[in-house]
Amino acid sequence: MTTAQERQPRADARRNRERIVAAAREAFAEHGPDASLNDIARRAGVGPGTLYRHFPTRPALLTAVLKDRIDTLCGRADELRTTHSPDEALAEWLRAFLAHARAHQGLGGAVMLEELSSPDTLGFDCHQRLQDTAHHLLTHAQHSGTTRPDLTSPDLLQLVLGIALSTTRDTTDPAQPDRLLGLVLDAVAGRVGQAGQAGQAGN
Amino acid sequence: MTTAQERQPRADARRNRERIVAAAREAFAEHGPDASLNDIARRAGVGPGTLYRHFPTRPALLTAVLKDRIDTLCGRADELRTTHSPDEALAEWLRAFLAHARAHQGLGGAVMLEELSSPDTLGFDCHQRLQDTAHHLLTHAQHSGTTRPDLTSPDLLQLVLGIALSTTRDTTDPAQPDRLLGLVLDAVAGRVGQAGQAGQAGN
DNA sequence: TGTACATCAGTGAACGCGCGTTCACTGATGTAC
DNA sequence: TGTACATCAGTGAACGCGCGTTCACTGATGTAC
Repeated sequence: MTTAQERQPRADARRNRERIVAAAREAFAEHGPDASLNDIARRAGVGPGTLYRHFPTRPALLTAVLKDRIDTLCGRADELRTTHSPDEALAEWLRAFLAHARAHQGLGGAVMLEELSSPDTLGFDCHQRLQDTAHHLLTHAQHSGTTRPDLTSPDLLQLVLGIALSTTRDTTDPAQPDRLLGLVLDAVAGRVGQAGQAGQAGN
Repeated sequence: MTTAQERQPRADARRNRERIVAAAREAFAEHGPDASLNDIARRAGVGPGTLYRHFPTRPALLTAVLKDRIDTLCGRADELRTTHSPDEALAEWLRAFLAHARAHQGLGGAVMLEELSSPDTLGFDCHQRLQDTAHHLLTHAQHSGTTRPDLTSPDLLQLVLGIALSTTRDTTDPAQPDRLLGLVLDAVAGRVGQAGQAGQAGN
């Protein structure tokens, strides 16, 4: 029984941890995954040492920030599977994935799709869970829908990630990301692209 | 006659300028567009002040590095127009563009597609020339080929740039960039994607 | 419930680092005679 | 062709900056009695 021997985490420790994650979420969204750790500590109203106590490495902090976002994304996939056709579920989920990746300026990219520094930590789980979710949606759409069968889920995610990476920071054409995703979806669904189908599913 | 009054540029100045551009090309390829300027000066065997004398800003240096690459790319477009069908010319040129953008780790992206700090300098020309080239190839393919008519050249370049951005640094799957471009080309050409068409044009 | 204490978390000044950038000085070279 | 000189380019130490990271010390809090 080691659990009984473990002390409860201290109240201020929990509070600070949450503050740091919240500040990191902001900072990563603003400045991308290279945001200054000192700045994050400052935003959180905390000494730099405190940040290091909770998150010894940058990937550890990135992972903490992404964890709940990824939970949400993967949960959304389950939901979509019951309410939409396989093709539409895939399309709609990719839309959500794109929005997520864009909001994190490729943090969603660099961290989620490429490996983290230590692949056997939480970071790997993030990567793997996203891939699994995409794989699940994709194979379903391929078996029961019109989605082209030669497509792999890593390719698909990489492509949508690319849209996110190339359109972050650019505010001149807010509708562009959706249009580009529409193009990709046309290719994915095997539709002959004559009319832009970007906004066809969901709302 | 102001030309007669202008002194010839000094020999060492020309030599150093070339050295700096060559070193910058290497450094940008290795570390992306944020490569250290001091490091570039060091590689060129030159003092930091010398680098600043030739290129007062980072974009100025970036532009100098990209200039001849972009000349090559745009020249290649003219060539392709005479030797290939409009659809194939577009596809083949996008392949070259992708290779270029990947080789520069999104330098080709960040600099070429987004605006530079001073849009009325050489940098703007780079951006504009690429867009013009893409526009020319695309409209030709739309009028005389099977390329979908609702596509715009900024969208197309942005999409291919995205592939470049999401696949730089990743060496685990060297064939992926070509596969992804193939997907995009399928969507662009209005092909129903049943078989991967990635390597169909050119070689 | 109240108190003493051991433990764990927070603090923030300080360090070393590499960066971008400057500038007083030195040196090379094109030009005029 | 040879030389003197004005001009322009190169040099590199130095500055200030913000970063990541550490660590000796202080303080808060959970726990046992």
